[in-house]
Amino acid sequence: MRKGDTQEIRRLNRRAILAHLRRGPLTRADLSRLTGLAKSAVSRLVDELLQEGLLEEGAFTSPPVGRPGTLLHLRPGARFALGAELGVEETVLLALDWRGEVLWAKEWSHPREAGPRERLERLLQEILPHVPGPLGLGFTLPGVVVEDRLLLAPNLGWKNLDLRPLLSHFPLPTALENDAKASALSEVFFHGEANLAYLVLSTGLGIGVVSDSRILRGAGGAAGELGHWLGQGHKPCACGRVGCLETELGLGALLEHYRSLGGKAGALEALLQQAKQGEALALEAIHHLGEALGRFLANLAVAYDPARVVIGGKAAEFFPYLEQSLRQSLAAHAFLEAHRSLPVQPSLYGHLPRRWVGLASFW
Amino acid sequence: MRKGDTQEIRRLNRRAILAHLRRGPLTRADLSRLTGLAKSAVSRLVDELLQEGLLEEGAFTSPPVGRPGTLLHLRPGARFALGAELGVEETVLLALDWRGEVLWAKEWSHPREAGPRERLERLLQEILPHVPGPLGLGFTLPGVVVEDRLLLAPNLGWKNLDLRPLLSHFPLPTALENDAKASALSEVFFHGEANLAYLVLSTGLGIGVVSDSRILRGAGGAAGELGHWLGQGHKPCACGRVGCLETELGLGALLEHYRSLGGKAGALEALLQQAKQGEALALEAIHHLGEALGRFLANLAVAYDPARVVIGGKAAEFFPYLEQSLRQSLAAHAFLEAHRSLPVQPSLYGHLPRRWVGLASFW
DNA sequence: TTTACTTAGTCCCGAGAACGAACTAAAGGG
DNA sequence: CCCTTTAGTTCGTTCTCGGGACTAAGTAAA
Repeated sequence: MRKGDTQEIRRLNRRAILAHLRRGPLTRADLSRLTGLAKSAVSRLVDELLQEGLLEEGAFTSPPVGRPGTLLHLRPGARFALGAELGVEETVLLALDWRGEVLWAKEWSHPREAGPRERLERLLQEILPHVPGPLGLGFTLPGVVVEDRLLLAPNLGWKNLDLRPLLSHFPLPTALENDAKASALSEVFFHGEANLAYLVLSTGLGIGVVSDSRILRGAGGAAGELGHWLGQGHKPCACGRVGCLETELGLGALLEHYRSLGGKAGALEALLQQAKQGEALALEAIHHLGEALGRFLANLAVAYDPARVVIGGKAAEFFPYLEQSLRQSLAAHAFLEAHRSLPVQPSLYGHLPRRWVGLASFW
Repeated sequence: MRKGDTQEIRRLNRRAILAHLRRGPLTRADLSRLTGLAKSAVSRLVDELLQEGLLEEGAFTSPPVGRPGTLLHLRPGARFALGAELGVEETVLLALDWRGEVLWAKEWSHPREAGPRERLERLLQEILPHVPGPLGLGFTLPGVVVEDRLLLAPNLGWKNLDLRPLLSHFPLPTALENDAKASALSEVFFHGEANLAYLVLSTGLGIGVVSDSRILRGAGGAAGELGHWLGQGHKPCACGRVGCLETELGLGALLEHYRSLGGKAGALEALLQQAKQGEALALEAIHHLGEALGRFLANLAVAYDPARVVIGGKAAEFFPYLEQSLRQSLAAHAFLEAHRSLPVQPSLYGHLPRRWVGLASFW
């Protein structure tokens, strides 16, 4: 149970102020109204934040009547952190400032079968020139994570790894998180979404669920692993079982289906190009996936009832071609009226994951 | 955002103390250790609670060395509330004290097709003699509820009802909640479970999910409605769609399957009697359901990753006969090692629902 | 019996946070 | 020039907890 001592309150209120300012400049009076804090309390906290260089005063408002207010905004670059995505094929490292702007990014692939040790050592080399500076480094990977231990990452082929010894070599605070959960957390952090499901759909499928502004973890960190919900399929899954939804909805199945229709593509990228050129077989295969996804989203809606769904991972690039069949299928299969028009959108940031794990915890 | 003023802290700490005492008598020193509060703070709060008659001092501890402590416990009956379950077939009304003891209970059935107005008016008549006294009255029903409005209850045949006008006639605070969520909340309240899934399985199937000590609601209150996850079945569901899991896992399907095997039973109760007498067909039908449920629980585990699963509703009575096949099937289908031995237990309270909705909010 | 030690619980004061009222600041309108 | 309105500050009040000094009540050993 929380201690609730008075410092804790101050920290909470500081955070509340910063959270509001992350969505745009506001005056002290605005903040007082938004947070419910007394004007005096806001003044004190803002003074402190100005002093620390986290905030800046900017332009004045010009209300129809009354004294103009002073707009406050976050000082750009005052805080930033690193995010590292350990994907199946490559590693992406990026720096984000606290408004969610990408300061820089770097990406590299690695030898097949590279283990966690090699991959983290390479990463360590990459970040050393940037340290000190960042508040911390957040790692994401497609697997079940609990307290800096990796339980299982079928698509990486990793299992039961305690990463704490490796992480301790990094000369800055680190945080480890599942990729979908990290993505969902970023949406909360940068856009204040309170009920959201973030799909990371590439080879695998993972869901990051935010409910009531909190990430859903469950007891062992496996909540949201709907990619491993057992459907009725018969294909073997990387996890060793048979019929996981990810074998039907994953992009591997898309490629396979395309080929079974007679299409020729060595990789997903080629299939995407075909779709962009309007090739009928490619569009058919993608529509087929869209239908399955729409039905899946109807199920997702009864499981978590999000207010919005974001589709990330490689599938985001296919979204324009998926969209129509997906929405139709979702509307046709929805349980509640409200789910028919559930907002679904692709992740906005292209292939750059905007995953800033644990940033809040670095503050 | 929360105001975080100083009174709020006191309330939180009071609650923390009461929550600990709900699980057994403790000394002030114990409470200080458990809550992390200073001894002095505990003393002050306990004094206040004693003054209000919520607590009583009891026996002394006799430690091997040192001064004995004074055990504190909740004063029985000091607080109680009413819970009303609006089931498909009948209404149950009960009074629970804050330790979760059932003070009294009453149950009645109602004419087929009775609407919400009739059912609530009958209930109002029943509770009038007990008012004032209870802290409040919590309603539960098998449907999607959001802010005292009922969106959809397929098995009741109700839809889009704003119950606030009816509830306002009740001369005490009321709270409305989905039955599975209410059950799950009761587990949290009385046993302090932090990660739990509570299945209400009778005709329908609903899940109450508690993650990190908070109930999972989603944006529109429909989170956990896995009974309406679309599987591969072809049976029509009360919700108007086809293939919902509830058509496979609901007890209606059990009865049907039993009959298709050649068994004779007019109702579930008869089937249960057959099972108690060891009739082979009945046991076979139940095992079959157990297998399906085990597979479902493996899926539930990837969706929510609970630390414990409680099976309530009518299915609780079938649990002894379900248990073995359910556990085997769960172990066979589990995604993570940890899920293989996921604790599953029947609801402890027989047919009496221990649902004390909104009790916490009544304090 | 006395003393040392241990744990339980009380009392009181100080620190920190927010609140709210009174105040100053800076505009527009008549 | 004054009135009204809104922004923001200052200061005194109130409330909470924490922590140290203290008392209370037991066991163990000298």
